[in-house]
Amino acid sequence: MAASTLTEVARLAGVSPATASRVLNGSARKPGKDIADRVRQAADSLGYIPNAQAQGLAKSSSGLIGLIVHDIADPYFAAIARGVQDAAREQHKMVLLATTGGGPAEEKEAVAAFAARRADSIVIAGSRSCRDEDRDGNAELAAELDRYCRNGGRVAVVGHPVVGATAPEGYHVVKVPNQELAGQLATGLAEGWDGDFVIVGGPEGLLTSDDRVRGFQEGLERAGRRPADVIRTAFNRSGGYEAGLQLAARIRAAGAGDAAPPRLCIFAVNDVMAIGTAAALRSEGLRIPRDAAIAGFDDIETLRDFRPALSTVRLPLEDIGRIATRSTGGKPAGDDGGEAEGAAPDDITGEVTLRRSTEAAA
Amino acid sequence: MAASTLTEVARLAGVSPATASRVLNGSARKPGKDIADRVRQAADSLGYIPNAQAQGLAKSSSGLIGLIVHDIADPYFAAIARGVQDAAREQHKMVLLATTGGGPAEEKEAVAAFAARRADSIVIAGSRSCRDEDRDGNAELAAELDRYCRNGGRVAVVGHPVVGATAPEGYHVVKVPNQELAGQLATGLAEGWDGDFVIVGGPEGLLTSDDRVRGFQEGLERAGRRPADVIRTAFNRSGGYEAGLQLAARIRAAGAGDAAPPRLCIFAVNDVMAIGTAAALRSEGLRIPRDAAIAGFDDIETLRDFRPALSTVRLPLEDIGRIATRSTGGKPAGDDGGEAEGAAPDDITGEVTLRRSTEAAA
DNA sequence: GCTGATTGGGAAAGCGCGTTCCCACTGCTT
DNA sequence: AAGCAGTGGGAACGCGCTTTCCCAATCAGC
Repeated sequence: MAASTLTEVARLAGVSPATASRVLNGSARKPGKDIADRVRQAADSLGYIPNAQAQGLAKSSSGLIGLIVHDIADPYFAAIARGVQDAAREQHKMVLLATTGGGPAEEKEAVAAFAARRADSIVIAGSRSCRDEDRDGNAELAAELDRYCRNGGRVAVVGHPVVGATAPEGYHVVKVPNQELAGQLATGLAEGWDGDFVIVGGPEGLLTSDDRVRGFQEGLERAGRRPADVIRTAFNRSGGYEAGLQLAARIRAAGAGDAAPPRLCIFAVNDVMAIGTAAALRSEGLRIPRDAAIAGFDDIETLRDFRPALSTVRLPLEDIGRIATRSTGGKPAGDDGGEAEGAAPDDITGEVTLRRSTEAAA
Repeated sequence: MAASTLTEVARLAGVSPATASRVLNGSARKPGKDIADRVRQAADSLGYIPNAQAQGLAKSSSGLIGLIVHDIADPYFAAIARGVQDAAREQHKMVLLATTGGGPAEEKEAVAAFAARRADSIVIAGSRSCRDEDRDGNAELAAELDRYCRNGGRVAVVGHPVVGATAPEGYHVVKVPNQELAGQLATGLAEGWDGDFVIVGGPEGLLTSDDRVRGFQEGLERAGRRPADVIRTAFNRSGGYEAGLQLAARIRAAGAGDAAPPRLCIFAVNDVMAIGTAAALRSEGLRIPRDAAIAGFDDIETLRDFRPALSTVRLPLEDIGRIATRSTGGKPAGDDGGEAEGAAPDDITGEVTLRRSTEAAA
């Protein structure tokens, strides 16, 4: 990637590089009209494109935003990415994408890579984990982020703070009321359902999943229901599918006693898992909501046409991405005393959405 | 974004920047073991992270791959993005994401931005358009790409060449046999369906859509069927939905005459549209496949649990992204005479997948 | 023991641009 | 007419790193 340089343009226009720079970028000093025209003409006759790397070097700011997701093909992350993308455009920045598969160790790599590219800010979208096996990774990630922030970088994390992070300057957490919403979902469901509840959750230690599980249990308790069994499985479609197979067996077994088969209401901690669970139940010949009700979480757009329509909690995913990104867009960190700056109460809020998949009428 | 510099590391280690550079990066010259250790230790005691921008400037290569999609939240693009991401990792590069909404004008902006960042290569994933209104945009895009390639950039386009592009050095098209596969789908469907066919297509001039429409018609002809009506609508879920409403009315009207209501087989040119169409039919009280059969294209992963299972054509989306990216990864363009280099016959192939949604048995 | 070939390190010149500092000039005031 | 602020342009330095070139020291070979 070579291209014509500012110096070449300047030479062609018969001015100094300094002048050329002043006219081709928003400098405080505006050269005279005639000279400006000459430079501009020279520039596009040469097809001049400023070298952003050089500009970045000189101005020490790259115009880059780093986005870290577990998997860009997961519609949850894709939706957030859209919001990030959108906000980045507002800020006239480009987004740099890193897919990590979920491990904090890989996330640390990504942060380091972003730091190397001198990204102005970093948005971390994936769920945090506090599993034992991730402890070292988390510590390293926290250290890396800390260093990044100390160097003036801004970071926004969706959901929970990075485990072990010390909330340095420029570090921002966009809180998502997973627990509260899951509670509301539970009470909502409890109103129309007298059977038992089961939760299909992600691996223990995945904070997003844990929050939703906890919130749901609390909601059940508030509604005077007994706590739900929790099945732990992978935080994706196939995890949901496996849980579904287990549940199908359980339902079958219960039904075999030819007492009134106790109908189950299943809460899968995200929509994708819910779909997997539903698929498994169906493959075992069970019907939803006749034989079991099922609810998810997120309200993934692509899944809204699923039938029976999935009860879930709508999360403004795109807004979350947008807000997270904006929260990093303020003045460069350590600017002045305005500590409260950027502390806008990013009021993420969701909405329990009850649909066909949990209707009591079988 | 400041950070400690190579010079600081060198000073701490008591060596020259040149030496520090040699040990901290894969240079041809390996400094002595003891000195290397000293430098390395100094480096991580300072938390040194090389400045990729400066490196890029010096080496004139940025380690960046630009990816252009219409909408990252569309599962089609998200899947391709995953493949691109994957291949980028193989090449130790990062991906820069641009979402354009589909217009060539915006795509041109994106290319320019990538060029400014001196991206090593660019992957364009969105469908090309040859609508009149896009002619100017296409021309500009082609010019921009051409310039980019002349400067040594490599570009890969998924599907069709950019309209008007002159196939410069370093320009690569990953062909997708849309037409052929749509033809196979048509003949496959024709075997089990005696009713009429209708196509729900994107706007005329969207090349991907046009190919699929054309291929499907050809397939029908080969099967001795009369050509299908074509409804033109938006290339997304809501376009499909609107077409679905139209079709529902048509079906209703036909059924009203209480002659045997002629069952329709609908081919929507992509899965997302198909889902939209199905949703509309359902909202009008029609059942699939009882009242109408429906097929899509792409075999989007997230949609595979849709019921009735959608007949479609499986496309290896992730591979497509991977292959496109790899095709740009060879030696820098203009390297030597190996013209055929990178011309590996990226044999993208799909598979017709007939499922429940087009079963004749109602 | 001396010359010629290596080796291993440093000095310095860029890479392309932003920016500060300086200078020549104009237009005004006292 | 001299003094002044104000304007518009250029020279030069620095951003952080790579790489070429050069030099001192070591080693082999006669």
